[in-house]
Amino acid sequence: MNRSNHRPRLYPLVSVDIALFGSDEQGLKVLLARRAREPAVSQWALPGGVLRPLEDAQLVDAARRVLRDKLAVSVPQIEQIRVFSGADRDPRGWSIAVLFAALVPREQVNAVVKTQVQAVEWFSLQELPPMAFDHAEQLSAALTKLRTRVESYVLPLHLMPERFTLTDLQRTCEAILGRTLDKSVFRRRLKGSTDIIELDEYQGGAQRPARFYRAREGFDFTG
Amino acid sequence: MNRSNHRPRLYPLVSVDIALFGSDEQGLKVLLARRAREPAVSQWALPGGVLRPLEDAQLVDAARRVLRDKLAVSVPQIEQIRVFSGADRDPRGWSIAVLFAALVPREQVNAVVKTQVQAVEWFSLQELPPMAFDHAEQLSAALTKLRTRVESYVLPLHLMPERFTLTDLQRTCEAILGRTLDKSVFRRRLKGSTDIIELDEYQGGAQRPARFYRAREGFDFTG
DNA sequence: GCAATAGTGTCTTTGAGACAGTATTGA
DNA sequence: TCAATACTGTCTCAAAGACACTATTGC
Repeated sequence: MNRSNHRPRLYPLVSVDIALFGSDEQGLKVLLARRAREPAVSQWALPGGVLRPLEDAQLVDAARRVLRDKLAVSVPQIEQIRVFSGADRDPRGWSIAVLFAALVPREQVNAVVKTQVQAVEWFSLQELPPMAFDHAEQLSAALTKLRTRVESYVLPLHLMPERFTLTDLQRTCEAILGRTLDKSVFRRRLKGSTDIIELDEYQGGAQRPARFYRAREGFDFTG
Repeated sequence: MNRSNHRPRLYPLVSVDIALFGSDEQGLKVLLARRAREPAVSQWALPGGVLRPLEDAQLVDAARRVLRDKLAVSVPQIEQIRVFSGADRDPRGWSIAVLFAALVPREQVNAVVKTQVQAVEWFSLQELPPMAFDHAEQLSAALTKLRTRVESYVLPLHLMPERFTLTDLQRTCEAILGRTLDKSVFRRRLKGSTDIIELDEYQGGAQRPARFYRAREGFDFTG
């Protein structure tokens, strides 16, 4: 390690990690990146980066910068989950990792992978690889928060494409929660919601057409 | 500022702040300290301190150290609330403040004040003074989380004395939520709870004696 | 007896859950 | 017509809310 990169022991390493969730026909997925550098080189990890106080106005801006520069993706909302800290979680020494979570709509899921220089990959929650540092615990914390939201019927609209059917939405919620939901109950609760807007467009197919909906402008999942 | 205290611009100032809640007959209170040093000297602020990586194994240990050294109080549980960050929130430059919250039982409320060298004081939520930095926002974030917990019937047992009556407990919950609760509903929900233990002791007075309860050993408010 | 507080019973309303039923398309 | 999926209706049950009622003490 050369001298200019040397970090005094009195200052912790501050970085941000991002649990980026997407969804496709197979269900909920999370984006992992294969680490290109030491430490933990070539291991899978949540995408992240070191804070740059001269560039980032806030920690969340560091998260946005990582998403933009490393993954070429922009998300409407980023949520702070929690902080992980300590002398042992990173071999470089005392460190702080602030975990953020975000949801990307289906259209952008493929964009992320393609524009990438590093090796990044979407993983099903059922088939997660071993992960570097404490990232397994981090992912678990992000998932718990996501599930708690959906459980209390905050809709994961940022995972949905621009237009979607109620069945699509239900499948997504089911993928997040890991259990099936009753169609009638699901729709009954949605009746009172102002977060989704009924469109006069219908999805074709070999059966009864389903009505399309869209998210209300300015919908806030992180609320 | 002397050279040995100089912090390179590339490393943010990392500190912990603590929202310490207590309760008495007048309701819920929060502990504020009058700042003894620049910046914001003599302004009211949440108690806090700068991280010491050589002493603190984790951020939460920094919070514990502040409670112990500055306030001479020990609490069973400390909960991480969220992180506040940015170049402008503290005049010393780019900073990170990790906010923690804790509840102290009634017996310790006076202990905190008395053993104190600094000026510290319990404030009612209705009579909060202007606060330094972004501490008003921090307190608001901690309160929101506390209320959400109590709303979903996680009992604030760490605020209660060793023995308490159900009416005491209800008053405390009401003080936190800022609204009255129905006695019958409150007690009905408590029937199913394993978190409080019925005692065979009763509170005297000029009316029907009330049964005492105590918290279950190992009860976890932060869940 | 009365005042004061502790504690219970009960009616109504709300919403979750389960599940059967109807509706609309293409083939 | 049938298969397939969209959508609705309805019954049951559990819990919330409101509020009246009974219980036990000191005076």
